[in-house]
Order: sequence, then structure tokens, then C-alpha cells
Amino acid sequence: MTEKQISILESALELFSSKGFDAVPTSLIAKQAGVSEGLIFRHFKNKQGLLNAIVQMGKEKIAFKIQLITEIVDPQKRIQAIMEIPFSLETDQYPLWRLIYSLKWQQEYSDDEFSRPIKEVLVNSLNELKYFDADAEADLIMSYMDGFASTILLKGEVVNKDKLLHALRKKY
Amino acid sequence: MTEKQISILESALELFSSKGFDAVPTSLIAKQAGVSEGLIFRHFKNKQGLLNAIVQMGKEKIAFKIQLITEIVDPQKRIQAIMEIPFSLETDQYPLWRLIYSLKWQQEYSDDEFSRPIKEVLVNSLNELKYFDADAEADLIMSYMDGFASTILLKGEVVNKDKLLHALRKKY
DNA sequence: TATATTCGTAAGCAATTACTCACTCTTTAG
DNA sequence: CTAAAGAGTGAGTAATTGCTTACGAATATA
Repeated sequence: MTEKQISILESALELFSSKGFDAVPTSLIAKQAGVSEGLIFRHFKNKQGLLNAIVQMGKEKIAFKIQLITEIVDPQKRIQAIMEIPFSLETDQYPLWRLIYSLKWQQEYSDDEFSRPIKEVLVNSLNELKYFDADAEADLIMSYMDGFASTILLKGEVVNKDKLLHALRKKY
Repeated sequence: MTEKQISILESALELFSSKGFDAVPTSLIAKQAGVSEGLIFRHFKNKQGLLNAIVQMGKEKIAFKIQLITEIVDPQKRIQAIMEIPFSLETDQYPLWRLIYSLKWQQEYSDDEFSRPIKEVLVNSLNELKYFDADAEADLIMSYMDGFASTILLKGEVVNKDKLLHALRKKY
């Protein structure tokens, strides 16, 4: 991965996440990255390929987090760790997650490969705990997470994260 | 409001909410509405004006719902009514709300005039109930609502609404 | 050193974009 | 009934879009 490739990815991520994929022309990405527009297509084939590369990064990061969580033996603690994912995101990774969340609302780019592995861990953990309807319960938890993640990502540091986290812990 | 104006608004809403504002050309809207492209600009001035008209509809609908809820005297019941808004949406209004939710993620079109009045009612009600930190508590409830609304709007009828609603009721 | 491959650019291209304009047809008002 | 205003259209237009291509520079490989 060359320095200019990274620069392109960073600029694209920043622009996509703040304005939306379709609202950002490749010319602007190139300008902000300080490279020629053609280079984008050399490295990423097309605009969609550029988005895919960014999304791929997100998938790898989520996979890594989940890998760690899977290793927790106590299912109760495992569920808690899952639920705390939105709170454990670092500020400099907000743009990536904002982009991923915004893509969910667009038919053509929506992709459940982010939520699927998370739900899987939840369902397994809930089954271990002999929950009656593990699948529905997992959906419920995913709903909470979605709400918290949205709030954190959109309001940034304004929101009272401790309060949210405390409420969440109390309930599980 | 002429018949063709309505047709334009309906087509635009459907397309915007499924593909995203920037991904939909006015030519496609006109085609789907069965009118000439020029008519869009006659009635709505520009593409942004078309979006504004749609968003305005959403604001009026939310204002109406809130007006009704404000009239509930018991603050506890008022809060419950607010929280149940996402569950009371009719299927044929999903596109409108999907669009509004998707716009939240785009810097240029984001607009807190949907959440503000809801939070206002919540804060007032929580204060009536002598909550310690009504503002933070309201944010918490808004987070729940966001999560539920996202789940319902994105998964459609697939999701187990009763389970979600039951969980919500139990907690408040 | 020679050569093949990758990195990078500038210019340009066809298609699409939002929007305008000149015009006709329909509706309304006095 | 007449005239003004609004509804509606089709053919444009300038600008922008994603993307290609021809080429030079750098780098790796032999």
C-alpha cells in the first residue's frame, strides 16, 4: 500500500462519510488527496472499488473485535462486551462508522455483513444462557446498539456516554 | 396541489428513500411520475426544493403526532406515547421516514427539527416526574427510539415488533 | 546495464447532470 | 367573451460526471 493510495483512501473516507458516496466526485477526492484523478482508477478500478476498499477495512476491524470477544468464556460477559462496542469506538474511527451506517439506508450499497457476525455471537451466547427466544432477544439487543451507535456517531462527544453505558449495564 | 405535483412528490419520495437524494436524477423522477422534466422545476424551483417539499410533509406529520401527545395529561403515559411512535408508523409511510433517517447522515441536509420537538416533550414530562437529569434521560430514550425506528424501517415487517414493544414497555 | 513492471500524470471523451427557454394548452377572472 | 395567469412540454445547454488512454518517470528484476 503506497503513501498515495493511503492518502486517497483517507480523503475518500472523509468525504464519503460527511457528504455521502454519490455526492462526492472523484475529482474532489483526487484534489483533496493531492494526486491526479487517474490514479484513483489505477489503484481501485472505479469509484465503487474505492468504496469497497474502505468498507473492507471496516469489515476487518469488526472481525478483529469480534474475534477477541469470542474468546471470552462467560456468555454473560460476552454479551456485555458486544453491547459495549459502540462505546469503545475511538473518535478517529467515527468517519468510517458513520459511512457504514449511512450506507445501510441506501438500497444499492446496503450490506448486512457487519451486523451478521455480531448477531451470531449474540444468538450463541443467549442460547448458552438458555434464553427462550434467543433470535428475537438478539434482535432486541441489536436495536439498542444501533440506537446508541447512531447517537454517539452523530452527536460526537456532546452526548453523555457514561449515562448511556450505565443504563445499558443496568439492564443486562 | 395538482395531480401531477402529487405524482412528482410520490415518485421522488420513493426514489430518494430507496437510492438516496444524490443518486437520483431529476430525469428519472419525471419519467416515473409520467411528466416532463421541466415541470419539476416549474413547481419546485430546483431539485433541493423538491426535497424540501417532501421533508416539509414529514415535519407536519411529526408536528401533528406531537400535538396529540402533548394533550395527554399523565406525564408517564405521555412518555410512553412518545416512545411508541416508531411502532405506530404505518407501512405506507416507511419511505418518508426512511428518507428522513438517511438524511441525518448527510452533513448538508441534516436537520434536527424532527428530533427537537420530541425531545422537548420528553424533557418536560421527565421534569414533571422530578427526574434528576431529565435532559440526559431524554437523550437515552431518544437513543432507544432511534434504534427501534431504524430496525423497523430497515427490516420492515420481518422484525418482531411485539417483542420490541414489550421490552420497551417493561422498562418504562 | 538492460528491460520489464509498476506508479503517476495530463488531456480528453462520451454520457449524464441540473436546469432554462420558447412555446402551447388549459384554467381562471372580470 | 376575452385576456391574463398558470400548467405543461420538448428541445436544448453549459457544466460536471466517471473513466480511458497515451505517455513519461520511477522502480524492480535479470
